[in-house]
Order: sequence, then C-alpha cells, then structure tokens
Amino acid sequence: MSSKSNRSIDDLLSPREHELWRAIKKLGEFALSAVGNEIEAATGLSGADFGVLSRLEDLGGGRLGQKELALSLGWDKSRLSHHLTRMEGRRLLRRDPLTSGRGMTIGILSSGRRAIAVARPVHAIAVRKHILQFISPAEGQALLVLAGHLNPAV
Amino acid sequence: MSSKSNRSIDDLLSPREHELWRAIKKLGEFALSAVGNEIEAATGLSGADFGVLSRLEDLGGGRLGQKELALSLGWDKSRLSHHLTRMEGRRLLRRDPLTSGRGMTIGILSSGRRAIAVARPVHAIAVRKHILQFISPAEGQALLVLAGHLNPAV
DNA sequence: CAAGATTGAACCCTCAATCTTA
DNA sequence: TAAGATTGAGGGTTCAATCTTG
Repeated sequence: MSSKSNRSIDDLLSPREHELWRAIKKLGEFALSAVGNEIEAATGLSGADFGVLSRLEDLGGGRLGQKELALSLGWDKSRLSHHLTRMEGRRLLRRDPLTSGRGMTIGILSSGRRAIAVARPVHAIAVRKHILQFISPAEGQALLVLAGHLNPAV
Repeated sequence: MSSKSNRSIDDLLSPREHELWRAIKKLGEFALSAVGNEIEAATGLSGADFGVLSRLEDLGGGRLGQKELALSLGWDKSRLSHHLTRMEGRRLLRRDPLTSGRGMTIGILSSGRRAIAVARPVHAIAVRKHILQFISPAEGQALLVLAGHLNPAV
C-alpha cells in the first residue's frame, strides 16, 4: 500500500471519474435551470409548468387523464396533484372527474393555451442556445445511448 | 408552407433535438437523485450534505471560510446559510466568527467526520454503478467538452 | 380490497430585505 | 458604504396517511 494516500484507494473516485461526475452534475443542474429561467422570464411558466402544458397539448390535444400525465412526466401522483392545484389556481388548466370509472381528466384552459404558445419557441431557442449547439452528432448519439442505459423503469 | 404542420416549423425542436433534450434532462434528474438516494439511505446525508462535508475535508482539511465554501459549491449565500443552519442543528458542523475581518468559518464536527467517512465509498460505488459504467472513454471526453461550454461563469 | 387522487407536514431553494461590522 | 451573512416568505418536492369510488 502506498504511503502517498491517506484513504482506501479502491473506494474513491479517480480524478478522471470525479471530473466526469462533476461534468454530469453541472449539465443536469445548470443546463436545466438555464432553460427554465428563460421560459419563466418570458412567460411566467416554470419549466415544470411547461412540461405539463406541452404534454396536454402534444399527447392529448389539450386534455389528458391525470394518471397518463403523471406517467408521461415521470412524476409521482402527489407531486402532480400539488402542482395541478397551483396551476389550477392560476387558471392554466382545470380538473374534471372522469365520467366513467375513477380518476380525473385535466384540460388546458385558454390562458394555458396562450402561455404555452409563447413558451414553445422560447423553449426551443433556449435549448439550442444553452445545450444543443455544443453537441456534435456523434456526441448526441452517445448521450442517447447513455440515457437509454439509465433506470430501465422510467 | 406544408399543410401537415399546425405550428411554425422554425420555432420548434425537431424530433431528434427533442429526443436529445429529454436524454439530457433524464441524465440530470435521474442520475443525480439515484446517487443521492443511495447516500441518504446508507448515511442519512443528502447529496447536498455530502457536497458540503467533502469540500470541508478536501479543500480545508475540515475547516473552510463560508464564502469559499459557497464558491466551491456554486451555491448562493442564502442557500448555503439555510443549509448550514440545518446541518449545524444536526451537529455535523459548527460556525465560528472569523477572528480577523468579517465572515464565518465552518468546521466539521466528529459526527460529520464519521458520516462522510461512511458516505465516501457509497458515493463512489453509486456513481460508478448508475453512471460511469455506461460511459466509454470517448463519450466521457465529449461530456467534459460539453460541460466546459456551459455557463462560462461557473 | 385496490386504484386513483388528495392532503399536511417537513424539508429544500430562491428572492428580496435586513442585519452586522470593517 | 460595501462585504459577508442571516432571515422570512413563497413556491416546489417527498413521504406517509387519508379519502373516495369501483
């Protein structure tokens, strides 16, 4: 055992591993908030609000079951319920009980339509500006493969 | 203009761009929480607690100025102050006023030493298991370059 | 009972205002 | 005044407990 180290050498990350881990944390923390902040400044929608409203439009044409919404966002039911309560209070959407069976259906309202229409191009431009412009096609492919390996369940 | 699209085609992300953006969000959100959850389950420390304590040890041998700590974490002073208050309450560290000049100095306490000692190998193993094992050397290099482009200021 | 959803408490983060001391 | 830090309010997230309906 080398006297240069005061730690168990097998347990810890190498400098290279540590550097990579920090790069990934930076990507996750900074890039996400940069895009979210641009959307919020332009429209008052948070990044999470944007995710909710865009799924309502893209997956359901403006209306979606709450369970499906939760699944497509990867959110747990409690988080979604709290978030919908806040968005409902801002008149971005409404909840209605499902006529047949249990459950709720979520419908986008006109102010939600307006907000998401403004937010979409802001979102696209911000994602390109903060992230995509730095990724080559090969690097993008690597990222897709990497993401595919993460958490089989989500 | 094509009749197939009901949106302004220049404003929105292509399917490929959208896929990439979702992969990056997944990487940022899932990978971080997976590692944090393992540390928390094993030691009671959150990922943020781990960052604070490991910097105290690695950068200051157990004691660091609050300003330096904030800088090295990339946190704003308010967030750090709130977090230190909680960690101080759990006897993981203590605050002392700087003898000369303004400011505070943060010192790790014995229970903080014990917790971080347990957490380090858990952290290293979790990072490898959830992330690093899926990244080839070339992909890692691409990630480092990408992270280097993000936010010149941090 | 089980699926779907809600609630409340505890914790975390951000912002703006404030406090303290050089 | 300015640097360093604290505080309180408000929104966001998680967990466990609960409600409601088939």
